[in-house]
Amino acid sequence: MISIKEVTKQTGITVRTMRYYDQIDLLRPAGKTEGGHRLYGEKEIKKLQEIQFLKTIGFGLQEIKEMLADENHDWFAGLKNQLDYISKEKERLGQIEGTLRGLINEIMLNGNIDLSNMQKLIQLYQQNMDKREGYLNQTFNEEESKLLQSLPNINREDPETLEWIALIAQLKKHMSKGISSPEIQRLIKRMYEKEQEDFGDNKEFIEKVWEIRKSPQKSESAGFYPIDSETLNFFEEAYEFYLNKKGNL
Amino acid sequence: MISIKEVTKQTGITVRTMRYYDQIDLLRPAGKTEGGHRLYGEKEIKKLQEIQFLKTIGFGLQEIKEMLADENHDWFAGLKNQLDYISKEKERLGQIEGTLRGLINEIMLNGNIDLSNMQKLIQLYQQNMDKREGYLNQTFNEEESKLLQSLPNINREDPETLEWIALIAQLKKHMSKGISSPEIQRLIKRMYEKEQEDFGDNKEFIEKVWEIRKSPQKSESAGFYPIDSETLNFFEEAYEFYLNKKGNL
DNA sequence: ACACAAAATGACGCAACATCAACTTCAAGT
DNA sequence: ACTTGAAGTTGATGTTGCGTCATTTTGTGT
Repeated sequence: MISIKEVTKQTGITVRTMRYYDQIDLLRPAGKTEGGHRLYGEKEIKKLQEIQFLKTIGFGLQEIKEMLADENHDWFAGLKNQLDYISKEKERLGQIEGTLRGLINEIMLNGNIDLSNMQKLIQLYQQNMDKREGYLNQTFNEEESKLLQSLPNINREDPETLEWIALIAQLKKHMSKGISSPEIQRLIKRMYEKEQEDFGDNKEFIEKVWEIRKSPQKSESAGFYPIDSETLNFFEEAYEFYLNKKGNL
Repeated sequence: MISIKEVTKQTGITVRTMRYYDQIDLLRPAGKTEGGHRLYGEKEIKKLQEIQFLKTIGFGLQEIKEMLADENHDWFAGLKNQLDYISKEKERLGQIEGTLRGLINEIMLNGNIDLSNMQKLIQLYQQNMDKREGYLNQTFNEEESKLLQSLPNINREDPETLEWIALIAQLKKHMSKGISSPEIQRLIKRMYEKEQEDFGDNKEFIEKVWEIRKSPQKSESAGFYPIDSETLNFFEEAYEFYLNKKGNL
């Protein structure tokens, strides 16, 4: 028989928790001293560890209490149930994660953001949840819809998208250096090459996409990252500059 | 001005919740009738939607209150923080999921599953987990982490870094196509060029960084984007291949 | 016998509401 | 003007798993 302090040393569980478990009748002490101090034995320690384990896999104390009390508990069903629950929770977090990444990406593209901007973004996001598909399917045919996936669009976390974001963000960062600066021209070159790789010679499609980007509203309902017009204009100028230079060689 | 019931109809939020938000000063009604009934306007509905959104991405009401009240709130940092938190939670759930699957498998294999069996299983599992933790904590010393801290601030905020991440992620995605595939070689080429641009002749630094990247744990504590050894090896091979081909031209 | 550690009980706090309970106010119909 | 029922109000209490006081007893070593 060991004291409550000993238990906490052996298991890492706090005194308060032990008393609480006693209180809710989850784990009673094996006995008490005359003065009323709790005393625990081997059996209780083991049970305590079981409780701890069942807690880590997400069960609540009430459930645990019932599970351990019931000799005929259906562990298989219980665990499957729990697995189900945990999986769903994980999936939910996954979606939240995606949304967060999307928002963070947007901020990276747009630079610093204040409250009112954020409010707009949030509302945009909410609307987009269901609106998006409708508009997209109208404007693009199926093949193009597939290609679209590789463009920066909300909620995607794949590497191709990430690189577009990175490129545009860099463009923005170096914008002050002017369209003819080597940094910008290198970036444009990379964007040009990536465009070729990702979309090949599908010129029409590319133009459609840029067409959409030019209109913030269309962008919005298509679920693209809205690129601000300043950056967009800068890009177009730099792009033309690049093509000209290339043509002259 | 609309009644509280109208609000619940439009937003799906319950009356109780509205009153609670009023109580905690998160969202006051725009006004009240003589009798004291709450009245809301457009502005409040919008704010309510923002609150709902921020809630879905996991923020607490107190945080939300502060975020919306503070004109100069750093949304970027806040969201990144939240993403971090959510990611960790997701990972935790992933581990629980794994444990649950393991237990379920064991039960399926062993058939009989009464309380005492389950208790043994549980204790077995717990011991394994303890061992794992001990093992992880050993592999680390203080000096190393200090070295890592002193390296330049490489994190995800910087567009240049973001592109490295994008490139490596793409590399990983196309890994199955082999080091000599055109996709991979194009990526390697871009990486080579970017390396030249970003670091020029500062070879030492690059090597230090790659050295750290080779250890997943070091990477993690340095705040680097962790690259698994498989990808790393693949990169090295593909890089050599690229340099060879280039040398031959 | 006295000091000091360890233990006890009890109460409040947290987060985000749900759920009564007991009244009051609003809008509509007679 | 009066009634009625729906809708609104405040207030209290419960939920989960303890942490954190505050206050009082018990256990132990000298």
